[in-house]
Amino acid sequence: MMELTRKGEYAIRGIVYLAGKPLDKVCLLSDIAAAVDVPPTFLAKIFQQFSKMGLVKSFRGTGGGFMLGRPPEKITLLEVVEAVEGPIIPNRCVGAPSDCDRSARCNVHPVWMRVQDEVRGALLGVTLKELTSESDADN
Amino acid sequence: MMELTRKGEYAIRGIVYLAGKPLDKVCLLSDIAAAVDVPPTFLAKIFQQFSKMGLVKSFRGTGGGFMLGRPPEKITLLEVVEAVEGPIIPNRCVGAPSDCDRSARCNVHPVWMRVQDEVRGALLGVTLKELTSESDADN
DNA sequence: AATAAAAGGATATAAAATGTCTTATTAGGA
DNA sequence: TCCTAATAAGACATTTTATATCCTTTTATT
Repeated sequence: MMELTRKGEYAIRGIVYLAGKPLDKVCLLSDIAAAVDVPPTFLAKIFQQFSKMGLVKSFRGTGGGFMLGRPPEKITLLEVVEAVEGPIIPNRCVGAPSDCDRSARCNVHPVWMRVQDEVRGALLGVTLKELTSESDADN
Repeated sequence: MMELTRKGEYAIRGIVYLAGKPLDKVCLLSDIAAAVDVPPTFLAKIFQQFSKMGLVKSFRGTGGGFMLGRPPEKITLLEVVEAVEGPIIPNRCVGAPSDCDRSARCNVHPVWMRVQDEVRGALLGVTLKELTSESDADN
């Protein structure tokens, strides 16, 4: 239960790799994919989602590629995960109240709300900067 | 991401219903299923798992059915969820270290460990007693 | 013996995860 | 302007997981 999918795992690997590069460095998708050991076509989809969310900027054509949309200390792990996995919803009743007419009288509901808060909090507290290997060696 | 399955949802509904009954009351599966609005055949599988874990006791034949294996204040939501969903694993690297040879040098790993802890903690802190509607009205 | 219930196993269907492939679109350089 | 390099977008394929249902077996009661 509650497992990150491959997509989420790959997403983190890919963007953390990018976060380890100079901010203005444009990286080829194929290079990123090779470096973090992810199928390039799959990673392409993921980076397209990142691009839409503004987490990365993309450039087409010769000399194109991807760069981080914001400095790594301004991007949280929560954003990255939610960009590709959607919102953190431990149970249907959280998020779509209509799904669960029990919400009002259901004692379990607040527990899931709490779980959601805890998870979001844990991911919100981590930025890409802290996830690059440089940051804990040098910094 | 991180969503409880129907099985988990049904499991909670079913055992919370049982927890609302007198401890020695033997309930028919078909009655429980009807009361909590779950397909009886599906709930049967769930209660078989509960039975193996000792969360409920089962009795076959005429007058048979299910009763809670322990007093409701001695059963946590975590046990119930894990009985049917398996352990809480936010990412593969948590749980099976061999799956992720990165664990040692991966900065994300401790984040998932933390998430696991938070979620387990939130569910461990809730007992079936608190989840029955009686308990917050009378108690 | 007949009946009532859960236990266990096999099977069916639908949805989600995990990719791949093909065709656009956009930008740069010769 | 044409060719090439790169991402964008959409359709498709395969595998796994979720969500059940059905049938047979076992166990207990009357």
